Amino acid sequence: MTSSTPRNQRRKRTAVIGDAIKEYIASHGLGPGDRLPQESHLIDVLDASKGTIREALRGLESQGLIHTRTGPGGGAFITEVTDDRAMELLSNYFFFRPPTIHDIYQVRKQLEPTLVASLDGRLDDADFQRLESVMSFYDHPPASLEEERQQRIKELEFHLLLVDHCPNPLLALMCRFPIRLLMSLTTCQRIYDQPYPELRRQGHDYQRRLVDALRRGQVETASDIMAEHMQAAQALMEEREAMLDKAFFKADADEAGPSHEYLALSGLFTRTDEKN
Amino acid sequence: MTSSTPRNQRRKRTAVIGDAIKEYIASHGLGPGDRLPQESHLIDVLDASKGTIREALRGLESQGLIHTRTGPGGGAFITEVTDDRAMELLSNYFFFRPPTIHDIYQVRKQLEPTLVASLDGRLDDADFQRLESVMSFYDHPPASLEEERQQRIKELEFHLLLVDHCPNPLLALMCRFPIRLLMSLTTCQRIYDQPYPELRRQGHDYQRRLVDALRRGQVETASDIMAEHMQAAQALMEEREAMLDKAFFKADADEAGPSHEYLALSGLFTRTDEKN
DNA sequence: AGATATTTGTTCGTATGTATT
DNA sequence: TAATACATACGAACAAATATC
Repeated sequence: MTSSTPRNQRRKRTAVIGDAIKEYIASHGLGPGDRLPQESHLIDVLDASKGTIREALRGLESQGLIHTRTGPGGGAFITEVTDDRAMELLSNYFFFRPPTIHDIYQVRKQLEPTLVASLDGRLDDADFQRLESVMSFYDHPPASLEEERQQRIKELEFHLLLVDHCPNPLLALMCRFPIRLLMSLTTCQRIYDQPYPELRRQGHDYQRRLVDALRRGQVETASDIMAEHMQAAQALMEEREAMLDKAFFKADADEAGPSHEYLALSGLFTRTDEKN
Repeated sequence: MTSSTPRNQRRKRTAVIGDAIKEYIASHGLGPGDRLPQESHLIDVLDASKGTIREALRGLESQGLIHTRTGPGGGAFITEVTDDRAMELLSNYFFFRPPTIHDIYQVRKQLEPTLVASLDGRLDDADFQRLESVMSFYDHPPASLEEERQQRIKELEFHLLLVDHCPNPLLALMCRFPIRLLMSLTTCQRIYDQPYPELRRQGHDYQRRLVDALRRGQVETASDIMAEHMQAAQALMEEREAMLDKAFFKADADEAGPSHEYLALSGLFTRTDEKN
């Protein structure tokens, strides 16, 4: 008579146990670095077999909530979800519904100027030098297609550097993700793999002015420059996208095949685990 | 080649297998609904034991990428990550660094006006009626604290309804998440659990004007109204937050205790699995 | 440096549950 | 109802990693 959970609807044992562990964390006020009870103990307390416990822990681990170590004093440790993991899990959401370039810039246009505004007084000389050092990768026309591709990536890294100093973690995440998307979207790869002199020149100009304004402490101006930068980049990217679409897509619009359009994530959709 | 991957550093077997399966999905062009090879087959091909395979699959399942069914024709099936799952995984990221009210509104202020603008012509009569039906929950002063709390939730649901019609999946996700955060943040619960007449009245007024503008097809105006709405709500919420902070926080600012501030996610930080 | 103890990681055999036919 | 195909779960054994002495 398990009326305690009315329509338990075949909840999976591992899911139940996973939740139990989460609850344990919350109710015991555990935080990053704290250790969970060891497997053998969990087997006892939760009355499940080793395999089941391990599956549940693996679920938590793949969500980035814990990591495990072997050896004495080892076990499962609570961790803060890292930026990278959050990006990866988010990209899964878009795996079968890749955003368009327009979608991405619609967000960037709104958020990155705000991001810049939030940087007020948070950059020191070393930070500015890092920014300029990245910019030096694309302050000149590329000598090869390979260099051109790298310049595009570096230009996006410039924006990631700014994000690193944002004091608002929510805003930071929401700025970071579209940038990472642009780095891995295959639609973009197609664009990046072709010469596009204006994109580099224009981008570098805006960023130059942006850094100068920030150096002078004029965040308002800097924010405006970022807005223009995004507006201009969107225009160039969409224009190019339209060109390539016309070139690549054959006249036949019917492609009911099973080949899904998750072109999206080449780089992001990988490694479930990483260091440590 | 930098020293990026000098030694593989004992990648976990389950992680390797998880990636192998992801790769399998991508390289075979599989999409939602398609079935993965069955356990026994994976055991063969990937040369791992049942337990290891199962742990890897559980990892993918907890990321929302697959779900499994028993019985003949059963197995692991690829699924699109649902909105709810994405929200849950995202909330994990903020579990130990809950955003402040200011953080949240900084984002909402930028995105929700854009959201409204993207709704151009996408709402029909039934949609407007749904919006108004939600608004009817808070078109009058509350009779009890309980009703007051529910009014706050309903007011947020109004915004979620708008999000449902956004054609930009990236923007939609980024609008939805802050709203869900407000629903579950304990800081907000504290605010919601106290009488706050202006919050309701003001919110209802803005939304009334917003719907009217949308009905007339004036998305520009509607977008502006949303911007004002967010601005005003932010002011009220932050004012209240400051009041409560002053009331609750004792004079001692030192609290190096292990009691973590993941007050954040009361409702979100639950269920690893759900229907089916 | 080497031995040992501790704890997770992996495998196998077996039994049970569940959905299809 | 029975047979079948598949995931789910258990338990025991052994392997590998790592901290400590």
